[in-house]
Amino acid sequence: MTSAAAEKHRTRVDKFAARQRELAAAALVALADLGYARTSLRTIAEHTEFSHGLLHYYFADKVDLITCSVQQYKAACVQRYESGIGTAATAQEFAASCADGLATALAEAPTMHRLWYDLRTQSLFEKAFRDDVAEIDDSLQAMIWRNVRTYADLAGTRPTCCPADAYALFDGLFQQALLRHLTGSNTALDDLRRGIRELFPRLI
Amino acid sequence: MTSAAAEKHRTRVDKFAARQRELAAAALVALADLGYARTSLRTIAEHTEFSHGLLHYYFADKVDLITCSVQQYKAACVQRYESGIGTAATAQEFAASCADGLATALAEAPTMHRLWYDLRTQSLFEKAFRDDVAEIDDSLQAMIWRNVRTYADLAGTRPTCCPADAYALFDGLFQQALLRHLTGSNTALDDLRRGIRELFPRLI
DNA sequence: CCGCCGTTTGGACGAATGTCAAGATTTTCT
DNA sequence: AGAAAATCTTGACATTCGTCCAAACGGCGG
Repeated sequence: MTSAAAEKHRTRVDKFAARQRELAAAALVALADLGYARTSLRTIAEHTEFSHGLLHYYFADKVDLITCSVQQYKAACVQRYESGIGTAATAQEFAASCADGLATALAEAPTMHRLWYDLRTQSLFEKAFRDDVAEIDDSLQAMIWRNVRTYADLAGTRPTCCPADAYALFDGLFQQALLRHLTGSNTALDDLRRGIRELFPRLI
Repeated sequence: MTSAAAEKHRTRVDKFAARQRELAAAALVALADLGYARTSLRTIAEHTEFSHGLLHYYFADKVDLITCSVQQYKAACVQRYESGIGTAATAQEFAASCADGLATALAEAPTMHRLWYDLRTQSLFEKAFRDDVAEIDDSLQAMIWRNVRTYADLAGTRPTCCPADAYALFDGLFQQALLRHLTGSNTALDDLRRGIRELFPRLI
């Protein structure tokens, strides 16, 4: 194949992949809005400028579309969390910085986090989502563990729990805060910040 | 109204309520099996010895049926947790007893707990479930808080966290253990026990 | 300008859904 | 036993769902 032909082909698949991403993004918006149980392909299509038939041109079926959406969500998630926490001098400062980060994440996109918990639960019923969800969970756990280790380093000691438990505890606080935030509590964000700040010293 | 008539009427409503409970119980089995998103009225009816039309004789609509099921689930939940923990002499013993209790609860009915998390997430999308779910959440939080206080008493000190945070942390461990248990991990139960035992001392 | 090929539309399909009502059946009361 | 009330079945309804397909559109090379 000539390089020109290769380039041509690449731009074609790029365009195809770009539209796939565009449609997956629209699917995420719809899912975050309505939840998995109430989101149909036609509803997703209404969140785009295209008709519902197009979805089957870019995705094999509904599961494929949602799987791709979840993978895309994961990419955005990880990328956001990689752009980590600002430098902090003391352990307390670091804990407060993490607490602010999590609270801000919750405040900025509560429905997206609601969708995450929805999809994670759905993965317990639909095996098709299980692998992607597990991958996201692992990267979230790694993110939390990095923070716990950094906090312990700043405090001059070591964590007293395993990464899985640390993630479970943080996630418990986050999910409860999300529940309260979405049901109208206006202290949920502050409570989350305080809860996270107080959690760090419990783990070393 | 004569007392005979009153009795007659009572037996009638009792029978009505009894069948309602029977159908709600079948609905719970179906929901635990398939999850909210995949459970239809006809599927629920297949879990009973009756036809699908009967569901509309005992329940106004689908939301009413599921709401009643959730309320019934709550009643069973609370009753189970009220029959609490055996007496323990030391704080460590008590923590171990609680850890065993939670791990046993998870092991005995994992799909029911999966359903609980499904319904709790659905309540963030469907306002109709919100109140019942919040009630269950409150009673679970109260159950956890009783245990944390008992542990602190046995240790001769006081909890250093609020009830909401204690519940969130326990729930985080439990949910993560459920995820792993249902996806095939055979260390999930032991990990949960250890995680709970280690969590108690972190909270005082 | 034509024809090709990737893209997009819009409608059609069968299946499944929640809901309802009319009739059959069973229970209860007199 | 017979009437009345309850319980239950059955089939139908309008929608909505995922999926598929024939046709139309649009840009680009020949």
